[in-house]
Amino acid sequence: MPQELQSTNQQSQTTTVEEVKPTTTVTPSKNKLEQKFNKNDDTSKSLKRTAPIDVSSQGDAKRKATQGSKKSSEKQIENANLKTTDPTAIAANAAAILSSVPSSVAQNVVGQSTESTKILSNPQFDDVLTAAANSVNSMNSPIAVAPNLIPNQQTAINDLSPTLHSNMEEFLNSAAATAQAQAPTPQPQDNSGNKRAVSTRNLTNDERRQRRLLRNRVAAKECRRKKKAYVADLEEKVTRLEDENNRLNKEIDELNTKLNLNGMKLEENARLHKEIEELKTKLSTTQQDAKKETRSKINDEIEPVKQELNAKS
DNA sequence: CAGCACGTTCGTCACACTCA
DNA sequence: TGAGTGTGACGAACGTGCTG
Repeated sequence: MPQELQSTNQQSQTTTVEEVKPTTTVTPSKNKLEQKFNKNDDTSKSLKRTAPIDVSSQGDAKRKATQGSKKSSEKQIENANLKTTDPTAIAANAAAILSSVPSSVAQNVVGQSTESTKILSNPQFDDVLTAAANSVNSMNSPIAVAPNLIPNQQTAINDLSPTLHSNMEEFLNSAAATAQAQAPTPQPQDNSGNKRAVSTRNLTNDERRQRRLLRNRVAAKECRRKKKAYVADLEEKVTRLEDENNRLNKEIDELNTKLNLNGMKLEENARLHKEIEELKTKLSTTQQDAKKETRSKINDEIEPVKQELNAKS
């Protein structure tokens, strides 16, 4: 592995590399995004890598004192910014710069669409990155594939930050110039059989590891982006449902108010009906009493007349 | 202003899972 | 079945705000 590449990846130097897979218990398949993001699986916690050897014992204060205050990504870019036409340095630039490029941008560079994985499985990408880093002195430098990237570079680099923009532009132009100067014979692509197997067939373990780390780096970025979007989507749903809940609660209150109002009216109605019935009863009684009294009075008036008539006759 | 606590970002590892 | 992917977990590095 070229020293330039190693120098662009400080963290890999500070980490113990142990590819030994421990025995594990198989957890149930959790394939869907929701399941994965919601799971609380600690079964692998105890199986993680061992602690880094050197820097980890120092603590933040000491690290700050010895390493300054720049972001690791900025350091990578600085290391990569060699401003040279040396193919080895260009390859180092390529690895450092592309490792810092957002996956969405990298997709544009290679002209692929939705998934970042496509760019990584693209033989051109592999050639530019890893083969260039390891075969730069050969006459068939894989940097020669870089011109294939050029038609799409403007679209891609337009999205970059100013620093990254200039680095990417410089890399692509340098790679194109180098490729033209060397005028390589195009390497036929072996597309038969297993593409995955073909792409790494002739690589050393270290080369495969570097490729894997790079791909995983990009994949991790993409994964975090997706998770961020997923969480944002959930938060939006929560906000929307809370609003809906508030609206429905308000509607319930309004309906209850109306119901209570109607209840009051019903009570008043019943009371008035009862009052009418009482008044009717009262009226009927009064009328009957009046009749009796009238009859009594009439009888009282008629009786003397009757007696007088009887006496005359 | 140094030191600390806490939060964020990133690279890496491990592992379940998929694919050719 | 080996190679490759997606993602949780973890540590390192760094930023930020607070405090004495």
